Amino acid sequence: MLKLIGANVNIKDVKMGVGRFVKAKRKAENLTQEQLAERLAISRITIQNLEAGKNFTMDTLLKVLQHFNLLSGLHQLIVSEVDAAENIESLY
Amino acid sequence: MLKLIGANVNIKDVKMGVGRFVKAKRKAENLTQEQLAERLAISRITIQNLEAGKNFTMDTLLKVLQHFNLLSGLHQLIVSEVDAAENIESLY
DNA sequence: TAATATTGCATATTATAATATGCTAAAATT
DNA sequence: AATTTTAGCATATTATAATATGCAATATTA
Repeated sequence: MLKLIGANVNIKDVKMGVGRFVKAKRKAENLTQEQLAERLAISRITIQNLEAGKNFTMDTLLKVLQHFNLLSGLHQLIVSEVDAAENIESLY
Repeated sequence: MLKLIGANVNIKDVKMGVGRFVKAKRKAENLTQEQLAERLAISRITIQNLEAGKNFTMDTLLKVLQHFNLLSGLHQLIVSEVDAAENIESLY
C-alpha cells in the first residue's frame, strides 16, 4: 500500500523526535548534557534519557523548553487552541 | 511595569493550559474522563490529574493527543524544527 | 427537584521516572 | 596520536507519577 502523506506516527516516534530536537538545540548552544542539566537543576541522566527517546515527564520537557526560550510561544499556542476548542463547543 | 507582549510564562501555566486543552477536546467529543481513560488504557485519575495541571508523563500526553488525532501533526512540527535546528549548526 | 452521573480531591499503594555510580565508546582538545 | 572530555548505557536506589478506593461537591437527566 502506497502512503502519500505520512501518518501512522507512533508515540515512540514523537519521543525520539523530541530527543533529537533537544540534542540539536543543546548542540547549537555548545552545551554538554552536564551543563544543560545543571542549569535546569536536573541530572545528566535525565537529559540523556530524554534525548534517547525514553519516557519523561512534562516538568522535564518544560524546563528544557524554558531554557531555549520556547515556553511562552508554546503557551500561546496552547491557549489559542484552548480558545478554539472551547468556542467550537459553545457554538452549538 | 506595563507588559505589552505576554512573556513570563511559567511551567505551571503551561501544564494548566494543557489541562484546559484536553478537557475542552474531551468535552467536544462528549466523553467522560472515565470513557477517555478506558480508551487510552489508563486510569481516570491520570486524566483528572492532567486536566488539573499536575505533573504527568509524555506517554500520557501523547496517548491523549493520539486519540484526538494530533500525533502526526505534532510529529511533523517537531521534525521540521529538528531539521531547522540541525541545519542552523551545519551552516557554520 | 429528586435521582443519577460525573467530577474533584484525599489517602494509600504500586509502577516507574529521576537519580547516582561506574564503566566503555566516541569526540574533542592538546 | 595521546590525553581529556563527553556521551551512551547498565545496574541499583530514591522520588514521584500512575493507580485504586472512597467520598463530597457539581452537573446532568428523568
